[in-house]
Amino acid sequence: MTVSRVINNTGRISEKTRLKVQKVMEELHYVPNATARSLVLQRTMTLSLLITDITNPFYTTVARGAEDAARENGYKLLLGNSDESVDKEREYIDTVLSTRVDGVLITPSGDRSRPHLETLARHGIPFVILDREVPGIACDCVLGDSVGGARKLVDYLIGLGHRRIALVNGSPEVSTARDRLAGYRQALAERGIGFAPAYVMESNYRPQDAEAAAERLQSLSPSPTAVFAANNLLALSLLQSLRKRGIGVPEELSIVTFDDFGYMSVLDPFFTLVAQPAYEFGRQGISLLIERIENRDAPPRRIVLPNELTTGRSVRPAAPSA
Amino acid sequence: MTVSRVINNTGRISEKTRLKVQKVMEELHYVPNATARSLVLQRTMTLSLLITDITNPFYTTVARGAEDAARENGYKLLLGNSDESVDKEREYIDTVLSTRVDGVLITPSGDRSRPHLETLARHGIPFVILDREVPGIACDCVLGDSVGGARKLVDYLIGLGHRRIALVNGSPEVSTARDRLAGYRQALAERGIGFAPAYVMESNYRPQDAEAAAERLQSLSPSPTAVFAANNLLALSLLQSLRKRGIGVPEELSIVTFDDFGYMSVLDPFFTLVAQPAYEFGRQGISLLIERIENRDAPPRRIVLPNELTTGRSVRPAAPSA
DNA sequence: TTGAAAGCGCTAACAT
DNA sequence: ATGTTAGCGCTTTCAA
Repeated sequence: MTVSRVINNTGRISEKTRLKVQKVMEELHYVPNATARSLVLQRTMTLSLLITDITNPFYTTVARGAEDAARENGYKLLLGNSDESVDKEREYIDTVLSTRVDGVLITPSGDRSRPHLETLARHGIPFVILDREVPGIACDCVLGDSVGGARKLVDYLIGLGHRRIALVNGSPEVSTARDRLAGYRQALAERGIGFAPAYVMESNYRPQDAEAAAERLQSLSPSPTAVFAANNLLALSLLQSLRKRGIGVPEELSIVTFDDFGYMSVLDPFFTLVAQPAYEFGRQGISLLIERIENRDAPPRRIVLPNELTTGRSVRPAAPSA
Repeated sequence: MTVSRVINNTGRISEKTRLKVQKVMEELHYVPNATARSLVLQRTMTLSLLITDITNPFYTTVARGAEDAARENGYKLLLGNSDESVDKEREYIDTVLSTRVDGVLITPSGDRSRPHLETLARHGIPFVILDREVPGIACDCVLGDSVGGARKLVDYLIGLGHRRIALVNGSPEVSTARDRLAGYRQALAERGIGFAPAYVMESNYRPQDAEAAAERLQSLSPSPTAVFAANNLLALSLLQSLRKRGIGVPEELSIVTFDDFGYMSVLDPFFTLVAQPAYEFGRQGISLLIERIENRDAPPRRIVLPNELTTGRSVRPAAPSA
């Protein structure tokens, strides 16, 4: 039909016909069918956002940035939650493949996401990695400076006299956890403090894992005077578990962590933490993705967003005797 | 092709052909095209979730519940953020229409959303309303008990001796704001406390509006001893603004509010508030929607979810002299 | 049990 | 400036 031409505002059309068509469309409440359009155009104008927990203030803000950027560019956003689970992630990747989204912005659950990303690549679906790198995958990514952030935190603790600093980390399957460990070790080494493997515990970045960490923390001897929890929700749950066990924070144990708590941080900056620009993670992730969709041959880009130390009441100087 | 039959596991097929087809599908990395499927089936297996702020812990949790329920039922979820703006909402409704989603779960920006909902109805797109009612629209909805919740809060304050209680409300365009005002008035009336219109201020449910409210609050004479902020983020911003002005909370002014703060509430229950089961809002909203999709003639259902008073440090008893 | 034909609503390419 | 044809990848219907 000529109708297609007026909808897409393409080709030559007399003003008269255009108006007539528009009038009829109004009357009929006609709405173009995006599905049919997608089928012939081979693009859906849909992007998919796969994060590990929509309930975490960090990813929430990421989602906000992603949604804003997607809409501004005429894209729809499909939401997925992987829960740090490779299996859920795979299910979602399958959905994404058959849905024929134009691109995927993904926070991989970990290194084992590699096959998923390779699947996307094999099917020619552009993707951008958010927050975590996956070894063996060269692609666009938006990352934070986990090594640097961890160093800042640990160095800050050391500056306050802490020497026995524990690390409650995420899984070594996840690049940010490895980087935070690396930063932790660097900071210790620079100040000539020995690295004690017993002071490092792994979890799964999920709040549910905090209880076990608290127990191990309590059993350590000599007790640490401070602990670096690798992310915000982990820190929160850890704090709860510690208090439940009668361990005073920060009186007996100081805590520092990564990522803020959105609105709550503003009101009550309890935690000393390294904050990352979550909104920009989302926004720039989508930007990279759209540019990638438009130019598949450009070299991969890697954006590293800065972080910033914010002090709160969760830390107090170590007792001189300690 | 026979292929369709094996994919959909429909019709009679010899085991031999089925296996052969499956093998070839594997080799070719074949993935069915959902777009083409949608075009002929006239359903996309996609639901749309439109909320007012993905960054608000309440809606975040709603989104989580919605995502879980959608996935469990084989549906994809399209995410939209209206920012309490009728215009953004209309844009999103347009998208939704052309996308041919199977249904919409929406938190209307307010009463002016009515035309949007009528548009959906006219186009035969099932929708379920979340959290807020819209006069003149009869449809499935999942609501909280705003009247009852507000009564509980105000009654609690009165029980602690407060008599001059202000209300920083949302817009009267929004049903929950009207209901919270109604509950507030009921509680006052039952205790024989006069209603003072000057003690009620309207905002837009958005944190940005808190500053103005704080200013008016400060200018009131006699000063209120307590204030009921109609939602969580409003309460948070209000608290900030008040403290910035040197007004001590709860020393000089007690605050109560609606909806919790997700994880943060657990750690530090600062606010006395009425908590709603946000996850269930999302989950049941999607359930209603799917049932509606499957049976368009059933009578509309209205689910009212209970809320619960939680006390925190944001309230202290009124001075006896007050 | 399998195949062939038609059509979902659209756009690109080619007439007119 | 407008109309026609073909085809995107699938499912339905009907035929073999």
